[in-house]
Amino acid sequence: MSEPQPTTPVPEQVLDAATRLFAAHGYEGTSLSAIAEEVGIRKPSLLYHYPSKEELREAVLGRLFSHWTEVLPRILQAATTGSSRFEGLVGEVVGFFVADVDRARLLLREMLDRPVELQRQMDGYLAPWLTIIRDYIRTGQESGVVRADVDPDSYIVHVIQMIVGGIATSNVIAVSHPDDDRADLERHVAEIVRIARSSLFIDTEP
Amino acid sequence: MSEPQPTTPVPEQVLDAATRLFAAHGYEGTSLSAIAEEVGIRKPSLLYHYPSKEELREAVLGRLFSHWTEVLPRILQAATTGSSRFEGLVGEVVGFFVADVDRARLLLREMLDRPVELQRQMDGYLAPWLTIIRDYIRTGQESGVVRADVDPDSYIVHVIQMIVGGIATSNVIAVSHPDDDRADLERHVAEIVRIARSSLFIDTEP
DNA sequence: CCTACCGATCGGTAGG
DNA sequence: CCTACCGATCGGTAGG
Repeated sequence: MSEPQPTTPVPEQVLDAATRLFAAHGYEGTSLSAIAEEVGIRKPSLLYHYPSKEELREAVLGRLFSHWTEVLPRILQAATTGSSRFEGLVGEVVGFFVADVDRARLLLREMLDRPVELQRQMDGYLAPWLTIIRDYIRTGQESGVVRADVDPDSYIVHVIQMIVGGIATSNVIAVSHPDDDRADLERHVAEIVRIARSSLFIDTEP
Repeated sequence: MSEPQPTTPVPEQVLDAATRLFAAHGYEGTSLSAIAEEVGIRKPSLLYHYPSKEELREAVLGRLFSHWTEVLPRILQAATTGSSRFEGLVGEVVGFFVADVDRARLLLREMLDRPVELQRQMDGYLAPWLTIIRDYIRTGQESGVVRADVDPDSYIVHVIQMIVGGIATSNVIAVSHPDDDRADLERHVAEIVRIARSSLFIDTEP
């Protein structure tokens, strides 16, 4: 009856369960009892670790954002050349959300539920990185490898939107392998990357 | 104390209020009392027109979809040439959601909250139209105006995703005119259309 | 980590 | 279209 040796700490189990349920049913659609039940404890015990539902929400989002700000610097400095930096960056963003589609769903829900608060948080976390990417696109425009009519700020935002939205709703937009979600997701990702690339760079061999 | 002459019928007022509130706070985050209050009636009166919350939801989505299936045939038959048909189609999709951003938010929420049911509905409503567009892209590939590496089914889905997502979350992704939402939205729309076009057609003059 | 309990609010019904 | 009311469930607290 004993559990396997390295037992996950309860607060982390709560965070995992809350992430899954918030992503699937939304914040308002998820009760504390439902989260507690999934962990195997009672609601008051859950409230000992996270003193309110609102603080649990912040903990869930905090983990998502911190993971993100931790991994972003590494990617931006990794690749150096223009097109390989593009591939690396897009690949990493896609990889982050494909590794756990709940990340994309959670972010999309937050955009709908709390636009003002999210925008303020994003400004703090992401603004410096977006500036770097924008300058990188502008440099590409001056050297002639990037299309002149690209609107850098708007382009970045919509490519991210397309990635996050496409992965979050990948179960709705299935198109080829109704029995094989994995292969369908990879096909979608490939087309997303193609759209992002071909709408950014000037065709070298037409 | 009397209301202005052509009073909107109460059931329609309920539908309007429910659309706004479902879009802003989600289905679970909206109470029947809140909808009734916005209309100026009591909850039991609302339940006379729509006998349950679930049936109200279906009515809200039904109106959205019917408006859509009503307008789609017209656009598809309007334009004839390749690139003007593209502009017309994309413009109409964008126009439909820009005219009322709640339409985009409602659809995005439904994708997250009820993926299975929505996919079934979309299959019925939209499948024939998607087939037409897909064949049109394939014809373009054979005649050499459309890029050979486009994955038609996946392309359509992601362009729609980008449009719906971009408009639904336009208040989060503001980038230029924090004081002028309208101008910002138009700028976003222009870049969305550019991304869709340049990733579909082969550049004629490089 | 639990049982027991709180007031508030939920969707929905009775009855007029 | 209303008042009055139903059982169920919500987030959260007391107390151990």
